[in-house]
Amino acid sequence: MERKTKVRRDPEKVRKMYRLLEAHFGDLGWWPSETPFEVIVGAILTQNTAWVNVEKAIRVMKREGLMTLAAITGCADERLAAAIRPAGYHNVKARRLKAVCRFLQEECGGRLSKLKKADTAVLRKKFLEVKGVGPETADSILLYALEKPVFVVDAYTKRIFFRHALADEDAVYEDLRGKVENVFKGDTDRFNQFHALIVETAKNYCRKKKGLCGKCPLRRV
DNA sequence: CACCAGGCAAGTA
DNA sequence: TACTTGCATGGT
Repeated sequence: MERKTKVRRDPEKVRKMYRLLEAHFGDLGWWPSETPFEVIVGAILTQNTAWVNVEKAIRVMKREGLMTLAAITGCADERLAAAIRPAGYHNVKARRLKAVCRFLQEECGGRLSKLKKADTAVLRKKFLEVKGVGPETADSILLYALEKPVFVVDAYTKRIFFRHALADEDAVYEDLRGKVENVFKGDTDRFNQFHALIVETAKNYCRKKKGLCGKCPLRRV
């Protein structure tokens, strides 16, 4: 009974969080990349890795002429790994980049505009079959590279939602994804902004060490 | 100098 | 199914 009342108010709470964060940060214009292909590369490189290190790896890849599908698939594992070294896990991520590129090649001949027309749920399943693409990476690609209406859940989302009593401690990826997608049904721009706002909030106010919650835009939610 | 970062796969019980 | 471990560099 107590619980049911709370759950009914959750969507309202989520909308409020969105309003407060957008008022505080404005339009963040994610994903920070020049092309959809670069978004996909970044989505792999940022796995459990600080974005600042991903930027270094991306700069090296561009300098070495490796920021294309053909260059990545045609390049030796060791060379690709060396280029992305600053992003950490370089050996596994080199394999993962190649796996995604192989998938893109066979799925649409590397023409991402063609992928945008595919059914979202079907495409999501296919991405998840690629080794190295889990739920968050798949949804990041769908949303930020292909403009599909899905919400990206990450460690920050879980932390913030738990702290604001919008999720149990053991909530799973799909629980949170469904929760947000039901609030902003089909609204790609909202999903885009909201995930970006959450990451920005966590980086500035909810990082494990920093005790800045007193200044967090969400402090009175 | 520990701890953490826009995860995921593979192995074990 | 539910846990655990390996992967690795660089910032704070």
